[in-house]
Amino acid sequence: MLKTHLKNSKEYQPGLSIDCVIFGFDDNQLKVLLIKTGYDDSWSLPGGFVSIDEDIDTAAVSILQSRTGLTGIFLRQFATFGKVKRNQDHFSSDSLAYFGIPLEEEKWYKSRFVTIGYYALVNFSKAIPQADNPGEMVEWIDHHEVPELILDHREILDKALETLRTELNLMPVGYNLLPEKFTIPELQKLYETILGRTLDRRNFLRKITSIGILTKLDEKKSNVAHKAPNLYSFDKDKYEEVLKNGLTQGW
Amino acid sequence: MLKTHLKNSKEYQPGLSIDCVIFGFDDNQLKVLLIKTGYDDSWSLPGGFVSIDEDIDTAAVSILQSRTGLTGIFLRQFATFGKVKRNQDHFSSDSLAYFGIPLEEEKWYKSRFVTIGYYALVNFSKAIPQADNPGEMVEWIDHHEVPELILDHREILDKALETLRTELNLMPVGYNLLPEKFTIPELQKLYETILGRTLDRRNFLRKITSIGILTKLDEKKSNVAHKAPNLYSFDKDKYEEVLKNGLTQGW
DNA sequence: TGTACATTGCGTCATATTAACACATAGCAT
DNA sequence: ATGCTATGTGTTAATATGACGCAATGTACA
Repeated sequence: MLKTHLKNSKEYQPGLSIDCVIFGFDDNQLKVLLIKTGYDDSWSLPGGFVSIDEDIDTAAVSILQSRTGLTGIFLRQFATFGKVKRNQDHFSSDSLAYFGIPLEEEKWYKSRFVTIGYYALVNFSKAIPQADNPGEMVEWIDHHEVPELILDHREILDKALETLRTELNLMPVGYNLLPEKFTIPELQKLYETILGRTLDRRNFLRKITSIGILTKLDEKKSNVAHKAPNLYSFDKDKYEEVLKNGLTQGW
Repeated sequence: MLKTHLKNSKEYQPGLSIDCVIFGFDDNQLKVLLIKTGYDDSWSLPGGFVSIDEDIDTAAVSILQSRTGLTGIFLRQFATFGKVKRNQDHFSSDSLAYFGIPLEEEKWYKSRFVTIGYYALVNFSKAIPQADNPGEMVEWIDHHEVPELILDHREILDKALETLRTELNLMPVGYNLLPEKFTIPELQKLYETILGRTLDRRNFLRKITSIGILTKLDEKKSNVAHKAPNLYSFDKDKYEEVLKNGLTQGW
């Protein structure tokens, strides 16, 4: 959660942080990028502070970039969390010392923080998880197997997934999560994983193709068991257009 | 925008404010509660600060209560606005003097603020617009005739309406905006006003009744020109249930 | 080599939902 | 009485959805 090269707290917007729920899709699993601190092995969402001269959206992009190496990613603000006691008693003096925080900065870290939640959809294979502190671990974890998280990060994660599910009814998803070439069954698995329920193969094909955002390639997936499925790619222009105008119906 | 009985700035969460877009429905118009300061006649959304020991949701409820006298109202957080320069140069030293802000507090008011947007749906006839400062005006204004607003309040208002339109597809609306007894044409007008387009009378009736949240009363509207329309009320239990589970289709 | 099996691709059909419209009724105005 | 306007109810065609059937393709293995 904390980042190195920390500036003096005066350079940050006081009492404000950003937490990112970064989703990736791999091995038919929806995964979330989580961070384990070296201090006490507690897990958290990647997050950070907002510089005093930085837009909040820019700060979110910057956190995402520093953790995945990626830019130009689908990133959306979904909620702000501001219960008084959400970060009460989180940082002990011991932990702050561990992170190399000077004594005079302790008060700042122990003060009340409001956090803005962003969720991102990233191409799993292109992301390079990046630790920030020595001893820190950054890992992709199946969203079904997320361990206990610090603070209200579990609530933030749940809300992000809930938002993603709702927005699946309003926009197409996949361009950001899948490789350039993919099969319809893979896309279906993605939808099923996000929604948490199965969909009928044949109805899915009909519906997803009728949106008009897919280009059928003259190529089949190789090295697969059973019948080789056709490869598709997204028609970026039409995809963007539908993203902007919204879908008319949901799943 | 500012409130009297201001506490010392140290009692507030620094750099954080809340702005409320309060919608009401009257005379077939969707209206927004706006505030005109006595200082320079500029218009703004009702807003306020967050006490250091107050949840953000509680702060929003409190602003709503102080401006309308209402509690237990539909209130939803929809976005947080945090561009660096969003409140740059807003408060002149003159204006702060006008509002009775001591000199030593000036810096606080001129610092960067991030604001959390909430929108509310309230029963127009039950709300009692309440001024907070002498010289201040609080008025319901048709959302089509909103004057120029301070800061990024126009953007906040637009985003609130956009969110409301989207959420109309996910939940029923009306319980919070209409009187206890109402007619189907009135409810339709509400939907049309929010959506900004007309709907077919007969299709609307079929769809809205099929949701199962309406109770047809054995009573007709009186004192109307032309044929007297039937009165309806909401079935609160079923309404709440649908609010929680969501609608399956939209408009 | 050929048979079983899992998966994909394409199609069908009954039902539900939506959009567009016709017509009768109620109440006011003249 | 007659016209005007808005309400209440019904009809129909087009479209979308949900639940399947079945053939084709490629692997595994007897």
